[in-house]
Amino acid sequence: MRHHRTGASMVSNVAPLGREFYARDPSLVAMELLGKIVVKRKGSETLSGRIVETEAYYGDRDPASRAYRGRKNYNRPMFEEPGRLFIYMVHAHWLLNVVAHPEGEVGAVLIRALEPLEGVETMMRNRGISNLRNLTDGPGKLTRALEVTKELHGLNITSPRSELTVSQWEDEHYEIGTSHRIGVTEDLPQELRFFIEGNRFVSR
DNA sequence: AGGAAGATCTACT
DNA sequence: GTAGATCTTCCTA
Repeated sequence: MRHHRTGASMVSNVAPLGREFYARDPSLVAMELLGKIVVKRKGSETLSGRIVETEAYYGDRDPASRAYRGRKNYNRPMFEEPGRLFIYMVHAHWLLNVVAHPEGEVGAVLIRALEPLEGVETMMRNRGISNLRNLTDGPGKLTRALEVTKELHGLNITSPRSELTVSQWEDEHYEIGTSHRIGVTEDLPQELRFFIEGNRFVSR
């Protein structure tokens, strides 16, 4: 069953997930981020979507991780406090990650796809398309739609006043699918990609 | 300076 | 669905 539409007031009143949520194993955080909503505020306008696909990344034991070759200026958030944004560019697209790891460890979760909720018209304008289906079904597409750029790098998303937050939404029943991470040349043995089974906004 | 990169778009079969 | 061109940073030399 599809979710029903919600008003902006409902969404924006939900408290963001706290630091404890992110201070755990990246794969657990990646799995539990499914079904949560990303809310981006810009002035009076709200752009939001429900997370339907994620990937977990670790530190120096993960060859696909941006933190694999040690601490650099651009990957610094991965080594620091959980619950902050880690944003970097690949092939001319900004990718949205949330720092997630237990105390003293290194890791992050890549948000790979959203189901659009609020501000659909603005998101379509940002993307230059009119097809809902392709609006946010990929990591580079959703950042373009939500106007997420390097400006938000390092942002603390556990504060309700933050320009971008992640919050609990309705409890819905869904099956979680897993697979190996996409586009990764040297992957770990575990499957670290998570998605809501059957959701049409999962990337292909 | 040069190249790789956790992707996307378009144009096909 | 798959193939090839192309997008812009940051890293490494």
